[in-house]
Amino acid sequence: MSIVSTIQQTVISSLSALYNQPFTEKDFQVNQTKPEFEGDYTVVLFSLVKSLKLSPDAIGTALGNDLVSKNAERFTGFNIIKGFLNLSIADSYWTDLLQKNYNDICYGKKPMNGKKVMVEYSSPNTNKPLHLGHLRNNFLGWSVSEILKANGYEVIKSAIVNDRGIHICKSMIAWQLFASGQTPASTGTKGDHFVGKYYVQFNDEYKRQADELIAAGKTKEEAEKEAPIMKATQQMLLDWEAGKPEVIELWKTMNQWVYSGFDATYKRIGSDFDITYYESNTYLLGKKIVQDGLDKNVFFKKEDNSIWIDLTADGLDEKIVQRKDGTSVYITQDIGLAEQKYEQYHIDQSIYVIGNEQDYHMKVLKLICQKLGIGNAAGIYHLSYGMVELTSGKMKSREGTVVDADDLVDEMVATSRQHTEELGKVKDFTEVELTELFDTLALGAMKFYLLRVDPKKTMVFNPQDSIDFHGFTGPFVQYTHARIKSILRKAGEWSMLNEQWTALLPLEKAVIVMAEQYPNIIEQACREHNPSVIANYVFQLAQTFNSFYTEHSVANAETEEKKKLRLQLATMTATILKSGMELLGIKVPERM
RNA sequence: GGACCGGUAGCUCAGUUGGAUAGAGCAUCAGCCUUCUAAGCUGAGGGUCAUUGGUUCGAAUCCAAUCCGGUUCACCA
Repeated sequence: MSIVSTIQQTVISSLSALYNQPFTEKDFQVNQTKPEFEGDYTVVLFSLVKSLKLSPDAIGTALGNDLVSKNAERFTGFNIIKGFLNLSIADSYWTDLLQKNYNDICYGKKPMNGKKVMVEYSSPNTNKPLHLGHLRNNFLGWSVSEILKANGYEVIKSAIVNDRGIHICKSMIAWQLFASGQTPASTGTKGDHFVGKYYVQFNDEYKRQADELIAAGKTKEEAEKEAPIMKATQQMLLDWEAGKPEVIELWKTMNQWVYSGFDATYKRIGSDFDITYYESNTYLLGKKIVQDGLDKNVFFKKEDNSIWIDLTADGLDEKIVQRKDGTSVYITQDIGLAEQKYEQYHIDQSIYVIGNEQDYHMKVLKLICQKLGIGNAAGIYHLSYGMVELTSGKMKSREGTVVDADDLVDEMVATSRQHTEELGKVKDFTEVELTELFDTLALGAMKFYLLRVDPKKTMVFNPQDSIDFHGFTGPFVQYTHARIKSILRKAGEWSMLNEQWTALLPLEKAVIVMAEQYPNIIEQACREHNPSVIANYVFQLAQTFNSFYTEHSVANAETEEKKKLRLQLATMTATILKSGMELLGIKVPERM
């Protein structure tokens, strides 16, 4: 039990005894005491004033005396300032906590709870390479999965690949027109970038043709409809759906190029999936469900034979689920896939890591699934995240202002190499070790940078800040870990007896107090589906340790007991830093 | 226009179910390496928490209105 819960329970029983009436945790607040006051934790008394009809001071004095007299081994003293009861916690509480947990690599994590969660993330298109936005998505999806696991869930990571549709045909058409048979292999280009190039080329050519038609007197709308390259693309989509062999063949070939490119990127950034769904397999899935929905009167048919759901009672509009020609729309396949996920895995929760521009769509999807009674539809959760903007404004693929994922990784690796060489601390590393270190630092910096912000918020990507390795960054935390490891290596073997600790110094206590909060932090991150909670915590812990580190020596501690205490302190800090960073998908080096 | 999200230091962000003098990092300035890794530490300056009103012992936090920014409201995906 956490110290806060412990205090809450103790206060509740004290209050009940003193005032002869029941209390709950909601009747008062327990906060950490502000540094300028004496004490460790504070009970806020104001909320009790009304029901007890006593002054805050009177309540505080009675409560403080009762707590200290009945729990002398836990509370060593109290003071009351303006309605705040500041409690001092016995050092033995902190040293016991340290002794019990300092070497536990599972500290803060929960045992399996028998629940299954699917986390869907990444969801790329096969017509362009991954960019900065995908990175936020991937890092979030991975991290949330790890956080769920730490909270006892079994996690299935999934991706849905958007591999069909008119946009895919665009790059295919452009390749036919302009590539003259070139391939990724023949040009030495990464497959996804190769295909992405033709997608861009399509848009250029399309715009050129449309402009030409407009110049010839057509309206913009007519021109966009009649441009030959667009007509060819639409024909190709029809051919694809009809299964025309040469179109299917080209589609498979080009998708394969993209997949090999994606695989390389995923491998590099440390992302993977337990199951990958392809839209070409799922896009017809929802049709049977539409029929079921009609039978159950969840859906209704209009005169033109299109099928709809009426969500006006839920504050939304009517939504189409099948066109009048009988073909399915975007949301239909999502319903189908949602059901398939439940049937395949019997999951309790289904988390979708998707940008906030789909908030409305996901709301509708969840509602429809609930009305249809699909699986555990109440467990559908849209982890909605904000866009990544550049300091110069939004990323626009058509204007070439996207930040490419591969380029960014390369740049970060180069930066970490440069920083490391300037510092010259790892001159004895082999080339293999160096490469691994640069990757660890580069990805650490990137992941931390993208995960330290609340997911739901739109964030700004500042290239200068992102390559900074000082302050609130991944490398800062990695550095703190490496530094601790260095101390521990030099300390060699040491054993713990039942030590009699002398009084804790403020900076020693500060570190343990931070460490005590880790289990709560893991829980909070899970509850809020929010990795930034971990990032902020891990940074603060590292910062607290660093303050301790510069003030007090471990190796040359005042006494042998102090040395052991500090070795434990250092061990526990390193363990939590490693564990917390792992929840963010970030590795920590032993040396750097 | 309706719905949803946001507005906190020059910049990027924290800020628990309302609690004490609103916090970090970057940037700026001033200090700290003969001692465990200075990718570090200590300190200073920097705020009308968008605005106005309300709720109360107490509001960045809750309510209402207004202003500004974003997203969405397709028989596109």
